[in-house]
Amino acid sequence: MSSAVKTLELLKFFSDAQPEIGLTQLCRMAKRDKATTHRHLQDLEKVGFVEQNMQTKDYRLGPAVLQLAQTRENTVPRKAGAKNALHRLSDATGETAHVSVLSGTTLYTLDSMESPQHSIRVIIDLPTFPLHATASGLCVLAFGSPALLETACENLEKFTEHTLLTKSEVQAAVEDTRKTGFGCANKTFEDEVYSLSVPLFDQTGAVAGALSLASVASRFTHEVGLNIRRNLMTGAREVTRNWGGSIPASLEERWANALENSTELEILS
Amino acid sequence: MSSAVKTLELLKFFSDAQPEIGLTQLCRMAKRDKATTHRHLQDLEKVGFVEQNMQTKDYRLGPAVLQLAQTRENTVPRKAGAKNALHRLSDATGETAHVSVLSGTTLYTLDSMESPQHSIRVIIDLPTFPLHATASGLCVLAFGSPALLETACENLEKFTEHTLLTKSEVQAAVEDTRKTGFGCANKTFEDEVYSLSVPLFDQTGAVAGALSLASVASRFTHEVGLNIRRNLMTGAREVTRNWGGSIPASLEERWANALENSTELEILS
DNA sequence: TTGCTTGGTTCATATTGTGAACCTGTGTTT
DNA sequence: AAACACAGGTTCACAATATGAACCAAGCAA
Repeated sequence: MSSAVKTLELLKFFSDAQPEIGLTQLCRMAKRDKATTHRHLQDLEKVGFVEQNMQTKDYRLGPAVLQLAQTRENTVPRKAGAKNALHRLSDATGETAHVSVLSGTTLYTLDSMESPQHSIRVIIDLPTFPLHATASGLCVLAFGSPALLETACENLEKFTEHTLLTKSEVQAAVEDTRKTGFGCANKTFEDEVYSLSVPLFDQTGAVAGALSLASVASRFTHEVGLNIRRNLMTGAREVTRNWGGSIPASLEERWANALENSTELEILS
Repeated sequence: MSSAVKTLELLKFFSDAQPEIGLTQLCRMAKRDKATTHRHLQDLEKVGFVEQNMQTKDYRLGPAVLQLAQTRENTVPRKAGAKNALHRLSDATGETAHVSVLSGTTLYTLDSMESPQHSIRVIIDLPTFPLHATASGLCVLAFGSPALLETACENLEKFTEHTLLTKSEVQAAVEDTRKTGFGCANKTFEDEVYSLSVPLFDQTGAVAGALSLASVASRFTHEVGLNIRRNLMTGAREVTRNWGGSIPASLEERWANALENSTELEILS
C-alpha cells in the first residue's frame, strides 16, 4: 500500500466523538508504528489537513478540508449527486423514481425519472411532498427530529380515502418506517399509486431527503416490492455517499432484517 | 518531499473556477510526471478524496472531504463564528469580504462573501494566501510570532509589479500594519485589487487569522477606506469574541489613533 | 493515411519509507 | 527524592516504495 493512502487513512479516525487524538493513541487505533505515524501527521499538517492543539499536543482536523468541501459542494451539487442513482433505480424497476430534499419542514422534489417500460406510469410533478401522505415524507419523519413529526401532524390534509388523518395513525406509520427502514405509502396520496422510500443523509448525519419509487398499485406484488427495496437500498447508499453522509449502521441492520422477514412486509403496508 | 505531501498537493488545484481536471492538464499545472500523477490520483480516489467523471475521465473532488469538513467544523467552529460578521461587512461596504485562518505558517481561506452591489467585484478563489503579498498576510505577520515573519521572508514570490520583493520592504509594511492595526495591500497580489485587513485572535490570545475586505482599486477613495476600516473593526471584535479571544487593548488604541489621524493613512498605503 | 492529443501502463533505477531502539520531559507512585 | 510509567518525538541501518522515460491504445482532425 502506498504511503499516501496510509497517510490519508489516518484522517478517518477523527470524528465528532473523538475530534482530537494524541500520537500514541492514534498509533494504537491505526495499529501503526509511532515514528511512521508521526511522519504521516507531519505531512498532513504541512498541507493543512490536520493541526496540533498547542496545549495538549493532540492532533485535530485542519482548515484545509473546509475549502475543499466548499469546492466539492459547488462541483457536485445535490441534484447531480442523485442523478445516477435515479436513473438506475427507474431502469431496474421499470417504474418512476424520485428524489426529494428536506429543507426546514418542507420536502422538496429535487428530481424524478420515469421509466418507458410501462405505458401507464406514475408522473410526479409536484414541487413539494406532504410529509404524512407520502413514503418519502414518512421516511424523513421517521429519521428526522421529533419536532418535525409534531409540525407535520398539525395539519393532516386528506388526499385519498386511504390518507392517514389522525396523529396516532401517522405515528404508527412512522413507527413501522423506523422499524423496517422503508417508508411505504399505499394509495395514501394518490389513488392507484404504491410508493416505497428510503431516507438519505448528508454530511451532518441528519436526514437530508428521501429516495422513493412510485409504482402503479395494481401491478405491485410481493416480488416486485422486494426488488424495489433492494434497489432503493443501493440507491440510498450511493446518494448518501455523494452528499457526504453515511447510512447509519442501525438502518442497514433494519433493512437486512426487513428483507429477511419479507413475508411480514406486506402486512405492514 | 514525501510522496504523501506531493499527493495531497494535487488537491489544491481543484477550485470553483476549475472543478474538473484531466490527467495531462493536472500534470502541467503541478509540473509533475504523468505516471506519478496518475498513481497519486489513484491513491486519492481510493480514499474518496477525488472521483472521476466517467464520461470525460476528468477528476474532481470526492465526497470524503465533506465529512471531514463537517467534523472539522464541529471541532473548531470557526466558520460559523465568522459568518455573520462576513455578511455584515460585505453588505455594509458593497465589496468582497474574506476571513482566513492561520494554521502553522499557512494562511487558509475560511470563507468569503461577495456583495451584489457592483457588477465588477473581487472574486476570492484561493485556498491559501501568500503572507507577504496580501493585507491579511501582513496582519498575521504584524501580530504573529517573529519566527513567522522570518519564514515568510524566505521565499518572496512576485505576483504583480507592486509585490514587495525584499525582506526590508516586507518589514516596513509589517511595521506600518503594527502601527495602524490595519493591513493594507494595494495591487500587491492582484492588479486592480485594494485590500484592507484586520487581525483576529483566538482563545490562546494568539493571532488566529484575519478579516479582510477586497475592493476594486479604481473605486477606492479616502472616504471608502474610512468606512471599510470602521466596519473591519466591528467585524474583528465580533469574530474574535466568537473564537474565544479578545482584541488586545493596545490594538484598539492603534485603531482609534489611526482613524483620528486618518489623513496620514493613505500615505502609508 | 498521418499526426496530434488524450488517458493509462511498464520496469529498471534510486529515492523514500520504515520501525526497533532511543531520547526527553512530565506527572505519579513509593 | 528516587523510581517508574507513559507521553511526544527522533535516529539510522535496512527494505520497500516511488519515480519517469518510453511505451501502448484510443479518439479526433486534416
